[in-house]
Amino acid sequence: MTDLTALISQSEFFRSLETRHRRQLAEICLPRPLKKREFLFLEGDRGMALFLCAYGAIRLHKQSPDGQEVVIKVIRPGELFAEVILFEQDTYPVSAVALEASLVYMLPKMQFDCLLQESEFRNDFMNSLMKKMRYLTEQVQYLTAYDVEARLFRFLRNQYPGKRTFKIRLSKKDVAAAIATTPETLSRLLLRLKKERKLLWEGKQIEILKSD
Amino acid sequence: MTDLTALISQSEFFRSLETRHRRQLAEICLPRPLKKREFLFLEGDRGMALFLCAYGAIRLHKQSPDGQEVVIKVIRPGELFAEVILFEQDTYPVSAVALEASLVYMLPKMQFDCLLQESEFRNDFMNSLMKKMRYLTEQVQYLTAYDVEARLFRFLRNQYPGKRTFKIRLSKKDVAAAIATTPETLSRLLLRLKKERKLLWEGKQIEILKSD
DNA sequence: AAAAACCCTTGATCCGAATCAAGAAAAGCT
DNA sequence: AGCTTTTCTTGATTCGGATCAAGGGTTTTT
Repeated sequence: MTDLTALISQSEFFRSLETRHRRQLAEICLPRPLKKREFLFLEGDRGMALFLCAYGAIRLHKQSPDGQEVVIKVIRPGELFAEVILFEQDTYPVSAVALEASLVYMLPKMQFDCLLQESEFRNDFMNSLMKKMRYLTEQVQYLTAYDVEARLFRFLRNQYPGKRTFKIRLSKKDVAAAIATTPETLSRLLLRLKKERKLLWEGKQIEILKSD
Repeated sequence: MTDLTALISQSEFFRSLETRHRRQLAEICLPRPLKKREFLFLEGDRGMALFLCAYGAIRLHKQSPDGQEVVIKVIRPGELFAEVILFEQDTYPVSAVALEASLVYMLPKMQFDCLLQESEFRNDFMNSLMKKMRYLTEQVQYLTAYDVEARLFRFLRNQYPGKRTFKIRLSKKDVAAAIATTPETLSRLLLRLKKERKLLWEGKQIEILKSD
């Protein structure tokens, strides 16, 4: 349980909560470990809970008719997701799958609803929602107006904020999907970025040299 | 004022509100007529209000470094927009411009905030937010996995729900931008769709014959 | 009514990235 | 460890749609 309160304290969303609210939140959290490639829910499933990512990485994606998987967002530790089922429809608009061994906490809808009665709590929740709206808006822009290189750098910036060097646990295949391209194109891009001394990706280690 | 209450009543968002709430809402609305091509706000502006579209069409878009305008959404009558400034940051993440002579109602942040105290009102508001999240999610999917033809049909479906034939007041240029393509490509697409007896766009009149 | 500005169309060309293919390397399994 | 499966890379080819260019049509302005 110390784990959980620690997580909640560092989670962007909950950081600003009063201690009392944090404790309340911790009480309704149910841990749900996920193996690599395990699905948490599928697009279209009826949902009775939203989730908080403790560690690992969860991919949210939509399936297109021809079987293509469109990644909407890769969720990182501290992020809340699937809030969308709280109101309006109760079906998930995306599928959620763990990209590595992960732990998420499940927050049952009904109980979360109660917490939303508190105006301070609610405000923080709304903040996190608006942030996601801004993210999606920017995502639309990137997909329309930026090339694969720019999308890669944005992805790395978002996933590892402020770091110039770090180790990545996602496969290149998964990164390619996350930036809406193919493994082939990413592979060629990385070769070029290495030559141009912009980015180095050796094994699990990434070093950003110049991202414009 | 009868206009306004009528609008609010038919607005998807407010339809379900109690009469009392509708009246309250009507009281804080300030009409703001817009000429064609007039800007309501710019990306980055500090915002003290959100808006409800009464008639016309408002384009929300982002400007990319090379000057390219990426359309995020075209707002139709009855839709609420710019809710994002209510929480977190108070700057608009997009620019808003009227694509035709339009009327919007301005809802000052502070006063709207008060209305949100009411749980029923708040619930409806949250619903409209979640709907927009689902829209943006789908938009990401369409930009990634669907071609221009599919994006055109989706756009028409969204803007003129349930109609097989209708008249459009947007220029082809604006429609092209809304589906993230160029006028040239749209022009060629329309020629093909006509040959294939899928869609007819003559003057201001559109007829959808077969949209798969 | 003339001029200017913008919109729309059609053609030619170009380009970024997808697809197809196949071998090499790495990871997972028994 | 050895086998299998998946991932990664590199090459050749293709493709959807952007760009460039130019003529004709419409609005808007004066």
